[in-house]
Amino acid sequence: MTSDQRRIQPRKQPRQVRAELTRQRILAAAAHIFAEFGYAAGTTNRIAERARVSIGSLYQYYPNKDAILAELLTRHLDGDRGTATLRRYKESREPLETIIRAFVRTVIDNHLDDPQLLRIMIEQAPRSGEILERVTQVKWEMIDDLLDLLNAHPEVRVQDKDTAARLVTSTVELTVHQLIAAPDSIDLTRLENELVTMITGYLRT
Amino acid sequence: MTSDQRRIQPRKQPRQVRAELTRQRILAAAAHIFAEFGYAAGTTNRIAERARVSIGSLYQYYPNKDAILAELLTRHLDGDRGTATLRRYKESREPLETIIRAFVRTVIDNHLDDPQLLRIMIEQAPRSGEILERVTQVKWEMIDDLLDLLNAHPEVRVQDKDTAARLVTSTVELTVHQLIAAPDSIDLTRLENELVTMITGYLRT
DNA sequence: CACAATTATGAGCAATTGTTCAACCTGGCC
DNA sequence: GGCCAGGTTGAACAATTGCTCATAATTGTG
Repeated sequence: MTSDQRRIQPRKQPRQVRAELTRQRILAAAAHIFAEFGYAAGTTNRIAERARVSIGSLYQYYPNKDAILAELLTRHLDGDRGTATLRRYKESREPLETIIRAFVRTVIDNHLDDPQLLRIMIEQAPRSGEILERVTQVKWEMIDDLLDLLNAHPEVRVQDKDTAARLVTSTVELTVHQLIAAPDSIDLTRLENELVTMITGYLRT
Repeated sequence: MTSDQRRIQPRKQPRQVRAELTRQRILAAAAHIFAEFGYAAGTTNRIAERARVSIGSLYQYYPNKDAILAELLTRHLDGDRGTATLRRYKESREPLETIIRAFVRTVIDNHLDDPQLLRIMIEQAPRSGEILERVTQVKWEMIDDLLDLLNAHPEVRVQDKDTAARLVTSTVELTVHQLIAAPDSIDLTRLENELVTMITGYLRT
Protein backbone atom coordinates (compact mmCIF):
# COMPACT_ATOMS: atom_id res chain seq x y z
CA MET A 1 0.00 0.00 0.00
CA THR A 2 1.54 3.24 -1.09
CA SER A 3 0.71 6.24 1.01
CA ASP A 4 0.10 8.70 -1.80
CA GLN A 5 -3.02 6.99 -3.05
CA ARG A 6 -6.27 8.84 -2.80
CA ARG A 7 -8.12 8.16 0.38
CA ILE A 8 -11.74 7.29 -0.06
CA GLN A 9 -12.41 5.92 3.37
CA PRO A 10 -13.21 8.27 6.24
CA ARG A 11 -10.10 9.63 7.81
CA LYS A 12 -11.42 9.00 11.30
CA GLN A 13 -13.75 6.42 12.70
CA PRO A 14 -16.36 7.96 14.98
CA ARG A 15 -16.01 6.69 18.54
CA GLN A 16 -18.78 8.58 20.25
CA VAL A 17 -22.50 8.67 19.44
CA ARG A 18 -22.21 12.38 18.84
CA ALA A 19 -19.79 11.78 16.00
CA GLU A 20 -21.98 9.14 14.39
CA LEU A 21 -24.87 11.58 14.41
CA THR A 22 -22.72 14.19 12.75
CA ARG A 23 -21.79 11.75 10.03
CA GLN A 24 -25.42 10.95 9.37
CA ARG A 25 -26.38 14.61 9.23
CA ILE A 26 -23.65 15.26 6.71
CA LEU A 27 -24.70 12.37 4.51
CA ALA A 28 -28.36 13.32 4.60
CA ALA A 29 -27.53 16.91 3.78
CA ALA A 30 -25.27 15.84 0.93
CA ALA A 31 -28.07 13.76 -0.57
CA HIS A 32 -30.36 16.78 -0.57
CA ILE A 33 -27.76 19.22 -1.87
CA PHE A 34 -26.53 16.98 -4.68
CA ALA A 35 -30.09 16.23 -5.74
CA GLU A 36 -30.96 19.91 -5.79
CA PHE A 37 -27.84 21.49 -7.27
CA GLY A 38 -26.06 18.66 -9.08
CA TYR A 39 -22.59 17.43 -8.27
CA ALA A 40 -20.46 20.34 -9.44
CA ALA A 41 -22.64 23.05 -7.93
CA GLY A 42 -23.26 21.07 -4.75
CA THR A 43 -20.42 22.55 -2.79
CA THR A 44 -19.00 21.09 0.38
CA ASN A 45 -19.65 24.35 2.19
CA ARG A 46 -23.30 24.18 1.23
CA ILE A 47 -23.51 20.61 2.46
CA ALA A 48 -21.94 21.55 5.79
CA GLU A 49 -24.26 24.52 6.12
CA ARG A 50 -27.35 22.40 5.45
CA ALA A 51 -26.15 19.76 7.89
CA ARG A 52 -25.62 22.57 10.42
CA VAL A 53 -22.10 21.36 10.96
CA SER A 54 -18.90 23.27 10.42
CA ILE A 55 -16.96 22.65 7.24
CA GLY A 56 -14.10 21.33 9.35
CA SER A 57 -16.25 18.56 10.78
CA LEU A 58 -17.21 17.47 7.30
CA TYR A 59 -13.58 17.00 6.38
CA GLN A 60 -12.99 15.09 9.57
CA TYR A 61 -15.11 12.24 8.26
CA TYR A 62 -14.75 12.56 4.51
CA PRO A 63 -11.34 13.14 2.97
CA ASN A 64 -12.82 14.88 -0.07
CA LYS A 65 -15.98 15.62 -1.96
CA ASP A 66 -15.82 12.48 -4.07
CA ALA A 67 -15.85 10.32 -0.96
CA ILE A 68 -19.23 11.70 0.05
CA LEU A 69 -20.79 10.82 -3.27
CA ALA A 70 -19.05 7.45 -3.16
CA GLU A 71 -20.68 6.62 0.16
CA LEU A 72 -24.10 7.67 -1.10
CA LEU A 73 -23.59 5.48 -4.14
CA THR A 74 -22.49 2.56 -2.01
CA ARG A 75 -25.66 2.81 0.02
CA HIS A 76 -27.73 2.72 -3.13
CA LEU A 77 -25.83 -0.13 -4.70
CA ASP A 78 -26.00 -2.19 -1.55
CA GLY A 79 -29.76 -1.75 -1.54
CA ASP A 80 -30.05 -2.64 -5.22
CA ARG A 81 -31.72 -5.98 -5.52
CA GLY A 82 -31.98 -6.15 -9.31
CA THR A 83 -29.37 -8.84 -9.80
CA ALA A 84 -30.68 -10.76 -6.81
CA THR A 85 -34.13 -10.85 -8.38
CA LEU A 86 -32.78 -12.26 -11.62
CA ARG A 87 -30.74 -14.91 -9.84
CA ARG A 88 -33.67 -16.04 -7.76
CA TYR A 89 -35.58 -17.00 -10.89
CA LYS A 90 -32.68 -18.56 -12.71
CA GLU A 91 -33.65 -22.20 -12.13
CA SER A 92 -37.37 -21.69 -11.70
CA ARG A 93 -40.16 -22.87 -13.98
CA GLU A 94 -42.17 -19.68 -13.64
CA PRO A 95 -43.61 -18.19 -16.83
CA LEU A 96 -41.39 -15.64 -18.46
CA GLU A 97 -43.81 -12.83 -17.84
CA THR A 98 -43.74 -13.40 -14.10
CA ILE A 99 -39.98 -13.18 -14.04
CA ILE A 100 -39.79 -10.07 -16.17
CA ARG A 101 -42.48 -8.42 -14.09
CA ALA A 102 -40.57 -9.13 -10.91
CA PHE A 103 -37.45 -7.70 -12.47
CA VAL A 104 -39.15 -4.55 -13.72
CA ARG A 105 -40.82 -4.04 -10.38
CA THR A 106 -37.53 -4.33 -8.55
CA VAL A 107 -35.91 -1.75 -10.77
CA ILE A 108 -38.85 0.61 -10.27
CA ASP A 109 -38.62 0.17 -6.51
CA ASN A 110 -34.93 0.98 -6.56
CA HIS A 111 -35.71 4.26 -8.25
CA LEU A 112 -38.53 5.43 -6.03
CA ASP A 113 -36.30 6.48 -3.18
CA ASP A 114 -34.68 9.61 -4.55
CA PRO A 115 -34.79 9.78 -8.34
CA GLN A 116 -33.05 13.12 -8.53
CA LEU A 117 -30.09 12.00 -6.47
CA LEU A 118 -29.82 8.81 -8.45
CA ARG A 119 -29.73 10.79 -11.65
CA ILE A 120 -26.88 12.88 -10.34
CA MET A 121 -24.97 9.84 -9.20
CA ILE A 122 -25.27 8.06 -12.52
CA GLU A 123 -24.94 10.98 -14.92
CA GLN A 124 -22.65 13.40 -13.18
CA ALA A 125 -20.50 11.17 -11.06
CA PRO A 126 -16.83 11.60 -11.87
CA ARG A 127 -16.09 9.99 -15.19
CA SER A 128 -13.15 8.05 -13.89
CA GLY A 129 -11.96 6.25 -10.84
CA GLU A 130 -13.61 4.05 -8.30
CA ILE A 131 -17.14 5.33 -8.69
CA LEU A 132 -17.41 4.72 -12.41
CA GLU A 133 -15.89 1.29 -12.06
CA ARG A 134 -18.40 0.22 -9.47
CA VAL A 135 -21.36 1.41 -11.53
CA THR A 136 -20.01 -0.36 -14.59
CA GLN A 137 -19.46 -3.56 -12.68
CA VAL A 138 -22.99 -3.65 -11.30
CA LYS A 139 -24.34 -3.00 -14.78
CA TRP A 140 -22.43 -5.91 -16.28
CA GLU A 141 -23.45 -8.22 -13.46
CA MET A 142 -27.04 -7.52 -14.33
CA ILE A 143 -26.45 -8.19 -18.03
CA ASP A 144 -24.70 -11.47 -17.28
CA ASP A 145 -27.44 -12.63 -14.96
CA LEU A 146 -30.10 -11.83 -17.51
CA LEU A 147 -28.11 -13.65 -20.16
CA ASP A 148 -27.97 -16.76 -17.98
CA LEU A 149 -31.69 -16.56 -17.58
CA LEU A 150 -32.31 -16.16 -21.30
CA ASN A 151 -30.21 -19.22 -21.99
CA ALA A 152 -31.98 -21.31 -19.36
CA HIS A 153 -35.60 -20.40 -19.96
CA PRO A 154 -37.51 -22.43 -22.56
CA GLU A 155 -39.89 -19.65 -23.58
CA VAL A 156 -37.09 -17.44 -24.86
CA ARG A 157 -36.73 -17.54 -28.65
CA VAL A 158 -34.65 -14.49 -29.44
CA GLN A 159 -31.73 -15.23 -31.77
CA ASP A 160 -29.08 -12.81 -30.65
CA LYS A 161 -29.21 -13.32 -26.92
CA ASP A 162 -26.14 -11.23 -26.17
CA THR A 163 -27.53 -8.14 -27.80
CA ALA A 164 -30.92 -8.90 -26.31
CA ALA A 165 -29.53 -9.01 -22.79
CA ARG A 166 -27.84 -5.66 -23.20
CA LEU A 167 -30.86 -4.12 -24.85
CA VAL A 168 -33.31 -5.31 -22.22
CA THR A 169 -31.30 -4.24 -19.20
CA SER A 170 -30.60 -0.86 -20.76
CA THR A 171 -34.21 -0.40 -21.71
CA VAL A 172 -35.54 -1.18 -18.26
CA GLU A 173 -32.95 0.81 -16.34
CA LEU A 174 -33.02 3.85 -18.59
CA THR A 175 -36.71 4.22 -19.24
CA VAL A 176 -37.61 3.73 -15.60
CA HIS A 177 -34.87 6.12 -14.65
CA GLN A 178 -35.96 8.79 -17.09
CA LEU A 179 -39.71 8.44 -16.85
CA ILE A 180 -39.72 8.53 -13.06
CA ALA A 181 -37.37 11.48 -12.81
CA ALA A 182 -39.28 13.42 -15.44
CA PRO A 183 -41.15 16.43 -14.11
CA ASP A 184 -44.31 15.24 -15.85
CA SER A 185 -44.18 11.94 -14.06
CA ILE A 186 -45.78 8.89 -15.58
CA ASP A 187 -48.22 6.49 -13.96
CA LEU A 188 -46.09 3.73 -12.52
CA THR A 189 -48.57 0.90 -12.94
CA ARG A 190 -49.02 1.68 -16.60
CA LEU A 191 -45.29 1.98 -17.11
CA GLU A 192 -44.78 -1.39 -15.49
CA ASN A 193 -47.48 -3.05 -17.61
CA GLU A 194 -46.34 -1.68 -20.92
CA LEU A 195 -42.71 -2.38 -20.19
CA VAL A 196 -43.48 -5.97 -19.21
CA THR A 197 -45.63 -6.47 -22.30
CA MET A 198 -42.98 -5.09 -24.60
CA ILE A 199 -40.10 -7.08 -23.20
CA THR A 200 -41.90 -10.36 -22.71
CA GLY A 201 -43.28 -10.22 -26.24
CA TYR A 202 -39.85 -9.44 -27.59
CA LEU A 203 -38.10 -12.28 -25.82
CA ARG A 204 -40.62 -14.79 -27.15
CA THR A 205 -39.89 -13.37 -30.64
CA MET B 1 -36.63 44.45 -24.16
CA THR B 2 -35.01 45.07 -20.85
CA SER B 3 -31.27 45.47 -20.95
CA ASP B 4 -30.41 43.30 -17.96
CA GLN B 5 -31.58 40.08 -19.55
CA ARG B 6 -29.00 37.42 -20.26
CA ARG B 7 -27.52 37.64 -23.70
CA ILE B 8 -27.39 34.39 -25.56
CA GLN B 9 -26.75 35.73 -29.00
CA PRO B 10 -23.25 36.66 -30.04
CA ARG B 11 -22.32 40.13 -28.97
CA LYS B 12 -20.84 40.90 -32.34
CA GLN B 13 -21.59 39.71 -35.83
CA PRO B 14 -18.43 38.88 -37.74
CA ARG B 15 -17.97 41.13 -40.73
CA GLN B 16 -14.72 39.86 -42.14
CA VAL B 17 -13.81 36.32 -43.23
CA ARG B 18 -11.10 36.28 -40.59
CA ALA B 19 -13.69 36.69 -37.87
CA GLU B 20 -15.94 33.99 -39.23
CA LEU B 21 -12.99 31.60 -39.21
CA THR B 22 -12.30 32.47 -35.60
CA ARG B 23 -15.89 31.70 -34.68
CA GLN B 24 -15.67 28.31 -36.34
CA ARG B 25 -12.40 27.49 -34.65
CA ILE B 26 -13.90 28.36 -31.28
CA LEU B 27 -16.95 26.22 -31.89
CA ALA B 28 -14.95 23.24 -33.09
CA ALA B 29 -12.61 23.51 -30.14
CA ALA B 30 -15.51 23.75 -27.74
CA ALA B 31 -17.02 20.57 -29.14
CA HIS B 32 -13.78 18.71 -28.52
CA ILE B 33 -13.17 20.16 -25.08
CA PHE B 34 -16.70 19.57 -23.81
CA ALA B 35 -16.66 16.03 -25.16
CA GLU B 36 -13.35 15.32 -23.48
CA PHE B 37 -13.69 17.08 -20.14
CA GLY B 38 -17.43 17.50 -19.63
CA TYR B 39 -19.21 20.79 -19.24
CA ALA B 40 -17.98 21.92 -15.84
CA ALA B 41 -14.34 21.01 -16.41
CA GLY B 42 -14.36 22.26 -19.97
CA THR B 43 -13.19 25.77 -19.17
CA THR B 44 -13.43 28.70 -21.53
CA ASN B 45 -9.68 29.23 -21.30
CA ARG B 46 -9.09 25.67 -22.38
CA ILE B 47 -11.43 26.14 -25.32
CA ALA B 48 -9.63 29.32 -26.37
CA GLU B 49 -6.27 27.61 -26.02
CA ARG B 50 -7.33 24.67 -28.16
CA ALA B 51 -8.81 27.01 -30.78
CA ARG B 52 -5.50 28.88 -30.70
CA VAL B 53 -7.37 32.09 -30.10
CA SER B 54 -7.06 34.43 -27.18
CA ILE B 55 -9.66 34.26 -24.46
CA GLY B 56 -10.68 37.80 -25.34
CA SER B 57 -11.67 36.79 -28.84
CA LEU B 58 -13.84 34.04 -27.49
CA TYR B 59 -15.82 36.51 -25.45
CA GLN B 60 -16.17 38.78 -28.42
CA TYR B 61 -18.44 36.23 -30.11
CA TYR B 62 -19.98 34.44 -27.17
CA PRO B 63 -21.30 36.39 -24.20
CA ASN B 64 -20.74 33.50 -21.83
CA LYS B 65 -19.98 29.82 -21.54
CA ASP B 66 -23.60 28.73 -21.76
CA ALA B 67 -23.96 30.42 -25.11
CA ILE B 68 -21.29 28.21 -26.62
CA LEU B 69 -23.03 25.05 -25.53
CA ALA B 70 -26.33 26.52 -26.67
CA GLU B 71 -25.01 27.01 -30.18
CA LEU B 72 -23.60 23.49 -30.31
CA LEU B 73 -26.96 22.19 -29.19
CA THR B 74 -28.77 24.25 -31.79
CA ARG B 75 -26.64 22.77 -34.52
CA HIS B 76 -27.47 19.28 -33.33
CA LEU B 77 -31.18 19.93 -32.97
CA ASP B 78 -31.38 21.55 -36.37
CA GLY B 79 -29.78 18.44 -37.86
CA ASP B 80 -32.11 16.14 -35.95
CA ARG B 81 -34.50 14.59 -38.40
CA GLY B 82 -36.30 12.24 -35.99
CA THR B 83 -39.57 14.13 -35.99
CA ALA B 84 -39.37 14.70 -39.73
CA THR B 85 -39.06 10.95 -40.29
CA LEU B 86 -42.14 10.24 -38.23
CA ARG B 87 -44.19 12.91 -40.00
CA ARG B 88 -43.23 11.64 -43.41
CA TYR B 89 -44.83 8.29 -42.67
CA LYS B 90 -47.91 9.64 -40.96
CA GLU B 91 -50.33 9.15 -43.84
CA SER B 92 -48.51 6.33 -45.59
CA ARG B 93 -49.62 2.72 -45.96
CA GLU B 94 -46.21 1.27 -45.34
CA PRO B 95 -46.01 -1.70 -42.98
CA LEU B 96 -45.34 -0.75 -39.39
CA GLU B 97 -41.95 -2.39 -39.37
CA THR B 98 -40.74 -0.22 -42.24
CA ILE B 99 -41.73 2.93 -40.42
CA ILE B 100 -40.21 1.90 -37.12
CA ARG B 101 -37.02 0.86 -38.86
CA ALA B 102 -36.73 4.23 -40.58
CA PHE B 103 -37.27 5.95 -37.26
CA VAL B 104 -34.70 3.86 -35.42
CA ARG B 105 -32.20 4.35 -38.20
CA THR B 106 -32.65 8.10 -38.10
CA VAL B 107 -32.06 8.21 -34.38
CA ILE B 108 -28.94 6.08 -34.76
CA ASP B 109 -27.64 8.37 -37.50
CA ASN B 110 -28.18 11.39 -35.29
CA HIS B 111 -25.98 9.83 -32.65
CA LEU B 112 -23.09 8.77 -34.84
CA ASP B 113 -21.63 12.21 -35.19
CA ASP B 114 -20.17 12.82 -31.77
CA PRO B 115 -21.73 10.60 -29.12
CA GLN B 116 -19.58 11.95 -26.33
CA LEU B 117 -20.53 15.55 -26.99
CA LEU B 118 -24.16 14.63 -27.27
CA ARG B 119 -23.99 12.93 -23.94
CA ILE B 120 -22.55 16.03 -22.34
CA MET B 121 -25.18 18.23 -23.92
CA ILE B 122 -28.06 16.10 -22.75
CA GLU B 123 -26.83 15.05 -19.34
CA GLN B 124 -24.74 17.92 -18.11
CA ALA B 125 -26.32 20.89 -19.80
CA PRO B 126 -27.52 23.47 -17.33
CA ARG B 127 -30.62 22.23 -15.58
CA SER B 128 -32.61 25.37 -16.21
CA GLY B 129 -33.12 28.05 -18.76
CA GLU B 130 -33.26 28.09 -22.49
CA ILE B 131 -31.24 24.95 -23.17
CA LEU B 132 -33.36 22.64 -21.05
CA GLU B 133 -36.53 24.08 -22.51
CA ARG B 134 -35.45 23.44 -26.06
CA VAL B 135 -34.45 19.85 -25.36
CA THR B 136 -37.75 19.23 -23.61
CA GLN B 137 -39.69 20.74 -26.47
CA VAL B 138 -38.01 18.58 -29.10
CA LYS B 139 -38.65 15.53 -26.95
CA TRP B 140 -42.36 16.25 -26.70
CA GLU B 141 -42.65 16.96 -30.39
CA MET B 142 -41.32 13.51 -31.07
CA ILE B 143 -43.74 11.93 -28.62
CA ASP B 144 -46.69 13.78 -30.16
CA ASP B 145 -45.71 12.80 -33.68
CA LEU B 146 -45.36 9.18 -32.71
CA LEU B 147 -48.73 9.32 -30.97
CA ASP B 148 -50.34 10.63 -34.16
CA LEU B 149 -48.81 7.78 -36.05
CA LEU B 150 -49.97 5.19 -33.53
CA ASN B 151 -53.52 6.52 -33.82
CA ALA B 152 -53.46 6.49 -37.60
CA HIS B 153 -51.81 3.17 -38.35
CA PRO B 154 -54.07 0.11 -38.59
CA GLU B 155 -51.48 -2.41 -37.42
CA VAL B 156 -51.13 -0.80 -34.01
CA ARG B 157 -53.06 -2.61 -31.32
CA VAL B 158 -51.59 -1.33 -28.07
CA GLN B 159 -54.21 -0.22 -25.54
CA ASP B 160 -52.53 2.62 -23.75
CA LYS B 161 -51.20 4.61 -26.67
CA ASP B 162 -50.12 7.58 -24.60
CA THR B 163 -47.87 5.54 -22.39
CA ALA B 164 -46.71 3.56 -25.41
CA ALA B 165 -45.64 6.70 -27.25
CA ARG B 166 -43.60 7.89 -24.30
CA LEU B 167 -42.13 4.48 -23.69
CA VAL B 168 -41.10 3.92 -27.30
CA THR B 169 -39.46 7.30 -27.86
CA SER B 170 -37.62 7.03 -24.56
CA THR B 171 -36.51 3.51 -25.32
CA VAL B 172 -35.13 4.33 -28.74
CA GLU B 173 -33.43 7.57 -27.75
CA LEU B 174 -31.94 6.29 -24.53
CA THR B 175 -30.76 2.87 -25.58
CA VAL B 176 -29.19 4.16 -28.78
CA HIS B 177 -27.63 6.97 -26.81
CA GLN B 178 -26.21 4.71 -24.15
CA LEU B 179 -25.19 1.75 -26.25
CA ILE B 180 -23.37 3.88 -28.81
CA ALA B 181 -21.56 5.98 -26.25
CA ALA B 182 -20.57 2.94 -24.21
CA PRO B 183 -16.86 2.16 -24.30
CA ASP B 184 -17.65 -1.44 -25.21
CA SER B 185 -19.60 -0.39 -28.25
CA ILE B 186 -22.31 -2.58 -29.64
CA ASP B 187 -22.76 -3.71 -33.23
CA LEU B 188 -25.06 -1.17 -34.80
CA THR B 189 -26.81 -3.48 -37.24
CA ARG B 190 -27.70 -5.88 -34.48
CA LEU B 191 -28.87 -3.07 -32.26
CA GLU B 192 -31.10 -1.78 -35.04
CA ASN B 193 -32.59 -5.18 -35.76
CA GLU B 194 -33.33 -6.10 -32.17
CA LEU B 195 -34.74 -2.68 -31.41
CA VAL B 196 -37.03 -2.81 -34.44
CA THR B 197 -38.17 -6.34 -33.58
CA MET B 198 -38.91 -5.40 -30.00
CA ILE B 199 -40.85 -2.26 -30.75
CA THR B 200 -42.76 -3.51 -33.75
CA GLY B 201 -43.81 -6.62 -31.88
CA TYR B 202 -44.88 -4.53 -28.93
CA LEU B 203 -46.99 -2.11 -30.95
CA ARG B 204 -48.87 -4.97 -32.58
CA THR B 205 -49.50 -6.29 -29.03
C1' DC C 1 -12.03 17.24 39.83
C1' DA C 2 -8.23 16.43 36.59
C1' DC C 3 -6.72 15.08 32.37
C1' DA C 4 -6.46 13.19 27.87
C1' DA C 5 -8.86 11.72 23.86
C1' DT C 6 -12.34 12.86 20.84
C1' DT C 7 -15.12 16.07 18.40
C1' DA C 8 -16.28 20.66 16.67
C1' DT C 9 -15.28 25.27 14.89
C1' DG C 10 -14.61 28.67 11.07
C1' DA C 11 -11.33 32.09 9.35
C1' DG C 12 -8.61 31.81 5.67
C1' DC C 13 -5.39 29.73 2.03
C1' DA C 14 -4.30 28.15 -2.57
C1' DA C 15 -6.08 27.08 -6.75
C1' DT C 16 -9.30 27.66 -10.33
C1' DT C 17 -12.88 29.79 -12.84
C1' DG C 18 -15.60 32.95 -15.91
C1' DT C 19 -15.10 37.29 -17.58
C1' DT C 20 -13.40 42.25 -18.58
C1' DC C 21 -10.77 45.91 -20.67
C1' DA C 22 -7.29 48.87 -22.30
C1' DA C 23 -3.98 48.44 -25.60
C1' DC C 24 -2.51 46.63 -29.86
C1' DC C 25 -2.79 44.63 -34.85
C1' DT C 26 -4.97 44.32 -39.77
C1' DG C 27 -7.38 44.79 -43.80
C1' DG C 28 -9.69 47.45 -47.04
C1' DC C 29 -11.40 52.01 -48.75
C1' DC C 30 -10.54 57.00 -50.03
C1' DG D 1 -0.12 56.43 -47.87
C1' DG D 2 -3.49 57.62 -44.21
C1' DC D 3 -7.26 56.27 -41.62
C1' DC D 4 -10.38 53.73 -38.80
C1' DA D 5 -13.77 50.14 -37.98
C1' DG D 6 -13.18 45.59 -37.31
C1' DG D 7 -10.50 42.13 -35.12
C1' DT D 8 -7.12 40.31 -31.59
C1' DT D 9 -4.55 40.07 -27.47
C1' DG D 10 -3.57 38.46 -22.59
C1' DA D 11 -2.70 40.24 -18.02
C1' DA D 12 -5.57 40.78 -14.30
C1' DC D 13 -9.89 40.87 -11.41
C1' DA D 14 -13.59 39.21 -8.69
C1' DA D 15 -15.87 35.34 -7.29
C1' DT D 16 -15.96 30.70 -6.02
C1' DT D 17 -14.23 26.38 -4.78
C1' DG D 18 -12.16 22.39 -2.10
C1' DC D 19 -9.78 22.01 1.76
C1' DT D 20 -6.41 22.97 6.09
C1' DC D 21 -5.18 23.94 10.66
C1' DA D 22 -4.74 26.18 14.97
C1' DT D 23 -7.87 26.61 18.57
C1' DA D 24 -11.64 25.55 21.46
C1' DA D 25 -15.44 22.79 23.33
C1' DT D 26 -17.12 18.34 24.88
C1' DT D 27 -16.91 13.69 26.49
C1' DG D 28 -15.45 9.62 29.06
C1' DT D 29 -12.42 7.80 32.74
C1' DG D 30 -9.80 7.47 37.08
